[in-house]
Amino acid sequence: MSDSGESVKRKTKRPSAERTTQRDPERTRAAILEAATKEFAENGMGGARVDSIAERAGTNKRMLYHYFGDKEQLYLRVLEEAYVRIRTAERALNIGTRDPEEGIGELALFTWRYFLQHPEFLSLLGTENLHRARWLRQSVRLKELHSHLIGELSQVLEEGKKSGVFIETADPLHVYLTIASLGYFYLSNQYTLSTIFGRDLITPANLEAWERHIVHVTLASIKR
Amino acid sequence: MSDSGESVKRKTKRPSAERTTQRDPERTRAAILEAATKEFAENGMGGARVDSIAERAGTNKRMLYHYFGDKEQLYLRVLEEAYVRIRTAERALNIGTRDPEEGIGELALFTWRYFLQHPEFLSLLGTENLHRARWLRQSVRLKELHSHLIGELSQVLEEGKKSGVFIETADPLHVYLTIASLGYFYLSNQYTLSTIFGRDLITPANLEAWERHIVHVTLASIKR
DNA sequence: CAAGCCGGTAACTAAACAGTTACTTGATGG
DNA sequence: CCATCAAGTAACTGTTTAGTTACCGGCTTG
Repeated sequence: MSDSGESVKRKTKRPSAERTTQRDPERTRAAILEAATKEFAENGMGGARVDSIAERAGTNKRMLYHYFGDKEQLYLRVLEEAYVRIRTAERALNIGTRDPEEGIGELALFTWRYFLQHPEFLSLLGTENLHRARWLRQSVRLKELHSHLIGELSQVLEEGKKSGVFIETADPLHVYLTIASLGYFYLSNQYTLSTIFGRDLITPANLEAWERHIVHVTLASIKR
Repeated sequence: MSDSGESVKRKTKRPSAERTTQRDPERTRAAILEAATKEFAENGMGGARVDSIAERAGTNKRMLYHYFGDKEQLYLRVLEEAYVRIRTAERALNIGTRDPEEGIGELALFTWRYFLQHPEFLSLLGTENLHRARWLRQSVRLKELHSHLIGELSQVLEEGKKSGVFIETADPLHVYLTIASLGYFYLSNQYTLSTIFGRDLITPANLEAWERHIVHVTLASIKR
């Protein structure tokens, strides 16, 4: 894929006039993916409209089918990309090498803030689970993406147990699920919750309170 | 609504042959509601098919539109009924009058087990939140249904604070959201979670472990 | 400068869908 | 035994939708 002096195409590569609203495959592809992410997040798999995606992307259905095959393949691509993005950002935390209590706290904060800034990711998860992971199961790319997270979590928990700050029964998967639960539910269910309890959960003050609550609960559940 | 000897209709009320697959409005209505609950839970609002609901109910579209108006009104009815059912069962716990620690533990257990036995309720919540509570917001019946829960929770938390078992900062809404988060996320996201972590979360052993975890986390977060 | 390829457009098609209408059946009451 | 009315059926309609096809135009290359 690297342009290693090959004669395939683009010798003169559009010398001046960097963008004259001309054709640009990469740009179109990326625009479709971004538009599809929004459309699927807002309307789910059943509710998303292919025409609407094409329009949001500033292109048309022909290109969408050209690049992605059909609606289902496009959806899977959107989902895979969303997972890759969060796991990549998470990896940069390097919680494995930190002080145990600080490491867990940082993971909780990161997860909460990522969820808060990427509501489309939560939506996509919800949609995919409504369909019992029908599309994610077919994905070959994602299996190994997640073992790294559990590995680092195990590492930091073990260290905490050795130094006596964490209880012996603390389990890496349970800790991650606890952190994710508290963030996911609050945000993804904010609309019904705000309605039934008559209290707007998304005000800055309430968000900050819940952030502190997540860190507090996570640490309280594993500290000796 | 009670049959107080009124002369409206059904004087002889079908004396023998209790059901000859004849007409029965109540039965048809209930069948449609039950079928709709399943269809909406499995496919969401956008994915649910009116024809499919009619077929599942053993009737046809004409009756569905006759009793419920249109698809949206039927959906709202399904959602309202689901909320009424969980809040009614919850009320029977009477946590307000119990020993504080036991009361909170019982609420956590009840919520977890109710979610486990009523996956369609979780699905409906997910669907409704995807649409930002568009239909629930229109409901007039549900506003007061939830103040009771928070009231009883406040009561039991206050008592726990007085007797010194709970910390002063424990907040009723936060406690409920913690319990609901841990149950909801584990179950509603079980499909993607099982896939990415390569571990079946729904085995009896894993379910029991998570049940114990929920009670542990909830109490650890508010105990002094 | 001619051939053809590739990014892109727009109109089309077959199927699926929500909602409607015209009709059937059977119980009741005069 | 006939008129009425409500429960229920089934075929129909207009619209929306995923996916396709016929075509355009400019760039690259021989």
